Parts: sequence; structure tokens; C-alpha cells
Amino acid sequence: MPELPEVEVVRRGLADHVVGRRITGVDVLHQRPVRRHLAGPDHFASALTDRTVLGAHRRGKYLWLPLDSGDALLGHLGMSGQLLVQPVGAPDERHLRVRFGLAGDGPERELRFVDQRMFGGLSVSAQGAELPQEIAHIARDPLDPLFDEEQFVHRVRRRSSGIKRILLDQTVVSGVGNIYADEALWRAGVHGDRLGAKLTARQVREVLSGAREVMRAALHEGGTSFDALYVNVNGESGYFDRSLAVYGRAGQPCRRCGAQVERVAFMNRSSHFCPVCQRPPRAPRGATASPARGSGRRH
DNA sequence: GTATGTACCTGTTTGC
DNA sequence: TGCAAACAGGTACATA
Repeated sequence: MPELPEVEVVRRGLADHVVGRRITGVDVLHQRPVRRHLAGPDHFASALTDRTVLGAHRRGKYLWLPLDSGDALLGHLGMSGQLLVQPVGAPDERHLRVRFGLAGDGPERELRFVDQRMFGGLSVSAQGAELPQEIAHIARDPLDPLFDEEQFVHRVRRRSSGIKRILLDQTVVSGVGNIYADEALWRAGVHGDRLGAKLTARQVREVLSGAREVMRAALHEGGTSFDALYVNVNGESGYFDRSLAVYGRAGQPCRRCGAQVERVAFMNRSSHFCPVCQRPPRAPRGATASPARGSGRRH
């Protein structure tokens, strides 16, 4: 599942293998991945054909490729999207959605957008040189040199939502998904249900620091991979999943204290945490204790 | 402006 | 064995 490190790995691959090449043709094999291109698949294809890719940029989990037309190809991998560079004639992937012909130095290639679950998407943005207007609302990510840490602390502490939900809000901080939110919170020793407004500035900084640590580590190892749904442009998976502390480790011992990692439902997905290292907030007056969470103390 | 819940998707796993 | 339900989760959107 692509989060910031995975998307950055893909961006680097695009910078190496696609920038400087000309798009010779576009084949939209499924309409859903271009649903955000409101002018339709034919317009999407014609706006890209015979255009040269000038760069490969990223904001959070969004990628965009400025073109010599002044437009940009804007993309998001969603949950299962892949951008692969393949030789012409390579067998089609099972979930191949959009194919781009590429000409330039060396043999002809294809850029392929493969997406099993089709949460991802591609569109052509009219703004190529700068941040596309479609993603102007996406905040900078924690690894961005221009990320404003003080503003982040301020915004988190103004919110009365749980810190995990805030971390997943891409308008507050980008690039954090379910996996790295759990990992960052574990590193900071903060439970995801703790309200932003109830955290100290120091705790918010520790969560941010945890996010940076886990993202840097993942980036170093080429991204997280669980089920072959995430691969880089060469089709290679990352190996970071071996280093995850809580995500996907329910019932296994916490790597720090040995307590059993817990998994609870959260926003139609899962949260993983150590009930000892990350003490849940006290239930509001009148609320009953959640049996899934227990007392928070297991030793 | 903020908080919260849900639709969108498909392949795999789980349970009956 | 076969079917149905649950599950995975990022984003946009609707509602309060």
C-alpha cells in the first residue's frame, strides 16, 4: 500500500526512466482510473500524446510529471496502483489500466499504470510548472525541508479529533497512511485515540519525529511491501515490512516491552498499538470501557 | 471551519 | 464444496 516512501521510490524511478522521453501514444484500457479527468479518456490521451516529460515531482502521495505543453500528468497510486516501465511487447499485467508509449534515448518503452483496486487515478492538470491546483490543499510532508513544524504542532493542538485521524488528514500533514500512522504513534508512545488538543507540544513533536524516523527507514529500504501490491517502476518490492513494530503484528509481542500488540477497528480499517507503551486515553465520563482495549495494562 | 461517516473498488480470506 | 460476508484502505464527498 503506497505511502510517502513508496511514492518517493516511484518518483525517483520515473525521474530516471521517464523524464526526457516523449509520450508516443496513450491507451486507456479502463475508464475508472481517469475518472478525475473530467474531459474524458479521449481528451486525456490527446493531451498527452506527442508531449515530452520534463520532470517528476511529488507532494505527499501525489505525483506529477510536467510536460512541454505546460500541462502535467497528475497521478495518485491509491491503494494498489503501480507505475511500471516495461519493454514494448512485455505481457500485459492482469490489472493493466493505462498504457503510455515512450520514445527517446534507447529502446522504446512503455509506462504502465497497473491498479487492482482502482482507488488510484490519473488526470491531466493545466498547471505543469508549479503545484497543480487539484492538489493545492495537500500539506507538505514531514520529510519536506519546507515543512512547517511549528504550524503543524499548532494545528494538531487546536483539533479535538484523535491524533491518528489528524495524522491521516492530508491537509494537515501529507504522506502518512494507516501503516506509518500506527508506526509513528508507537515510536512516540502515544495512543491514536488521544485528542490533538490534549497533547503537549512535546508529544506532538515526538509523533512527528516518529513519522520521520519510520519514513526515512522505509525509504532507505525501498518502501513497505505486504502482498506484491506495491512495487517500484522496475517491479521490485521493498523489504521494510520486516521492520514494522506494530502494523500487522496483532497478538505478537511489542518489540519494546513484550506486551501483546492489539488491533482495533478504526474508521473502517484497523489500528495497531501496544497497550503498555501507548496507554489509551481515559474513557469520557459515562462511557463504558471497550472490551477490545482492556485496561491498558497487561503486566 | 471542524468533525464524522460513507462510497468507491476487487482479490483474498474466513465462516457457515 | 460452494457461497456469502468480511477485510484491506486513500480520498472525496455528504452531513451535522
